[in-house]
Amino acid sequence: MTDQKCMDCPEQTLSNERAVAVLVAAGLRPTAQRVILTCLLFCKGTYRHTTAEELYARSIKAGCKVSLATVYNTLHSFTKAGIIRQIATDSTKVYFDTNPEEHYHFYDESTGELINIHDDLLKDLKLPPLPKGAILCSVDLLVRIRS
Amino acid sequence: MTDQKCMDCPEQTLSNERAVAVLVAAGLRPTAQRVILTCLLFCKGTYRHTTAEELYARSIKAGCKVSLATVYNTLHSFTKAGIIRQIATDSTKVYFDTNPEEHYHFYDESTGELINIHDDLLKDLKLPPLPKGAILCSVDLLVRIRS
DNA sequence: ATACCTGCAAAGTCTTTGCAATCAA
DNA sequence: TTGATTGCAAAGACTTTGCAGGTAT
Repeated sequence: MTDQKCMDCPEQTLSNERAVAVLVAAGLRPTAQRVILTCLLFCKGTYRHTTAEELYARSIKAGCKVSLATVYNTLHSFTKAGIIRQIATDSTKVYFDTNPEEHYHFYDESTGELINIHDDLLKDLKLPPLPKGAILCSVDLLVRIRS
Repeated sequence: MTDQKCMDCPEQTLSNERAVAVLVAAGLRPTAQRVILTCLLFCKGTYRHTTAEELYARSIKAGCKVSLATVYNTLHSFTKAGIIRQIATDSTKVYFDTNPEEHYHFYDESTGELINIHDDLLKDLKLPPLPKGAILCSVDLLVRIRS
């Protein structure tokens, strides 16, 4: 793996070493590009929601060479591996969330902004019976607002 | 308004007259195209969820002349007027729901199919405080399944 | 008469694909 | 070595736009 430093995380919250560990634990080859994107995605406290274009822009800004196609590939691999999640909005863009455990969002229809909801809102929710033969994947809640 | 009959509703659940009434009530001009699309959209018991392409295909199949651009325009006008709703999924396509009152869905990740949930699941849900200055639009619930 | 609506085709936005070169195991 | 991954550019899928002509009020 070529060593390339992520320059975008002010606090470098996620070291390259830890990024590699995250990838290996998820069964993903720790290539240079994936390590960079992992650092960018999991920088603590920022960038919890992202799109392919936005992540690409950040990687360029951070001085890291990654192609847009690879960003798309990577986001899908990461999603498949379960370390990030796709978020349902009705934008034509696909949003990803770096917190695979937290599925509830405010969605600002005026700006397209996504804001996390930390409350455990769905704790007591009783789901109806699933369609025949179906497996439950997850439950998404989107609270639409306007600002 | 040119008179053009919708041939796609086996039971013609929504007559042209009623479609006109729906449109007028919503403050929309009852043009021929809008009447046709209204009939197709609100045919009872079928096609509760649709996309622009799918609605376009149905209108062609029904022998009605509507352009794809008009289908897009119309879906947006109807959404703005509140007689249909956009549904949040993470597909790149935009889905619309002809029931503006019912926001809960199963979303089959394998097939992209949307299935209504009729239970009043969110009756007792307590929302967290909205971000400052924000207005609540609606609450969407998406139960992701795989078949 | 006037403002709104429609259709067409072109353009735009976002995403995927094909394939040769490169890389990790 | 070998299969996975990357980058590039081209293609693809979906949606929007500009504008001339048509339509409802």
